[in-house]
Amino acid sequence: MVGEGEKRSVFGDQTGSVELLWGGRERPSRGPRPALSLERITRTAIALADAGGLGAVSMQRVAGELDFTKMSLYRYVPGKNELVALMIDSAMGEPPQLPEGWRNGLRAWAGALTTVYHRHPWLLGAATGPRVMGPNELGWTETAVAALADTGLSGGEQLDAVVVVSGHVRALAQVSASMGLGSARATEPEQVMSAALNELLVGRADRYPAVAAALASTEADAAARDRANEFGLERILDGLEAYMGGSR
Amino acid sequence: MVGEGEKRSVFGDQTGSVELLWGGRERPSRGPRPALSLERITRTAIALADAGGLGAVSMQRVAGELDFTKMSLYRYVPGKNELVALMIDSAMGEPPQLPEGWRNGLRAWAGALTTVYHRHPWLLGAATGPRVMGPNELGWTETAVAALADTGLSGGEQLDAVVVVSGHVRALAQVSASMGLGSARATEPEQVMSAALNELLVGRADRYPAVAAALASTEADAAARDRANEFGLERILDGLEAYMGGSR
DNA sequence: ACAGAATAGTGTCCATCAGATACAGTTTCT
DNA sequence: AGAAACTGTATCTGATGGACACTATTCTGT
Repeated sequence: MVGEGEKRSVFGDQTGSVELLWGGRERPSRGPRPALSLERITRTAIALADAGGLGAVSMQRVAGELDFTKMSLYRYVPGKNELVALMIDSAMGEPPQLPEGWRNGLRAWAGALTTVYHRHPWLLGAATGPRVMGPNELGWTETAVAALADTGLSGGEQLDAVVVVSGHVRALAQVSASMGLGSARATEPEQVMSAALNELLVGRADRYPAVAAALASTEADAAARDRANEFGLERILDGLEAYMGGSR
Repeated sequence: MVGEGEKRSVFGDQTGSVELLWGGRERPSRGPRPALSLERITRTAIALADAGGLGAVSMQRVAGELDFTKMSLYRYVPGKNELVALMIDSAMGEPPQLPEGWRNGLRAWAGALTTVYHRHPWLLGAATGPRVMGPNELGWTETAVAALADTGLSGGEQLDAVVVVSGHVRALAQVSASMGLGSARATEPEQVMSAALNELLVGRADRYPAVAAALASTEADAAARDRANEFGLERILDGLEAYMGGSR
């Protein structure tokens, strides 16, 4: 199960996440010293996810990796949803330093985000459904919005622009992960997958002529595939720039 | 478990999906008549997911809803992953008819896709990880690419443009689902959630000044929030149009 | 110094999940 | 008529997330 069980009370569940992600968490004065730490647990869980996807992260396995029992983890984390929330925020890491200028800034921001998704592909599947943003995630948003602060965009437009760029990075990372276009991980399996898509199409070019034609023209143009990652982002930035009036 | 278990053999798993989604599936001549059908199973599973999210879909429950045993479903579907693949393609439905002109076309396409995501929010979480596209999903891609066929974009660029637009719709639907901005479903829970984000920010405006400022200016401008759904898409279309030369 | 309270980790238990396998009943082809 | 192929069922396994009771540890108030 991944997270959207029907027992989630829409907010009661999130309370734990909010406290864990944002709360002070001072150690109580009485009682034995904790032998574990939130950070160690989170790190271990991330390592498991990096190696085998989100499905490889279970309380048992995380605990086993740390030589503890499963239930001991629940002294640190109220439940698995909260652990995943911690994993997400920790895997995001600190937002990058951006260069001057909103356009260069957003470009660098998108690149850094792409790197994160490549390093932790499970993030693509984890960050789904209603969630509470953690400090790092909000920090990423902050740096991106800050890059747009002096562009004349309204506050809402700034937020929308960030949603557009991050959505694009995410979409591209998804395609990259499932079809192996331009991904450093594009080893055999993904290429087989892309081949399978082609295989689906060859007998059906009549039903999907536009896609077939587009794919065919892509195959011949290896250089274009290298630019694929940039194309969409540059169009988005163009659109934003035009909207600002092109002056900045 | 949702799908990224480490036992997935990268393609062996997908074979079943390919056959189910694309294969002919003629009924064998001998043996009892099947009392169920793929379509009925899929429909039931979608209804469960619509009502309670993907987590509410288990083989047990689907079977129970149909008054059959869990294992009987495996006569129709090789596994849960394949069922989810069927659900996705079925929930997508037939692609929409688009109006003339690539820009109007893509706008309508994005709107239709948004409607689908609103109707089946679980799609946002289901369509993650390496998957095989079904006929309907590929059909959606086909209509979008077809709308761009006469724009002068290369095949690769057409595909990239579609990825951009669909990624944006997806990103927006996600925000919409988790923050309730402009969503028809924006009832109490999501508003509470948005309020919670604000609440997080009020004490921390020093750490996230740009986001705080942007959010503050948004609150005052209810009209802007209604335009939020359009803003990003129009910027993307602007960017594409500029790249084409603005002539068409 | 000492008793009680709060805490940490453990062991046991439960419902649920996806799926394997063996089997009984049904239909059709030879 | 009989074998072959198929459908739905019953039973079982191993794993999951989590509840709960229990022991061991550590600090606080006396």
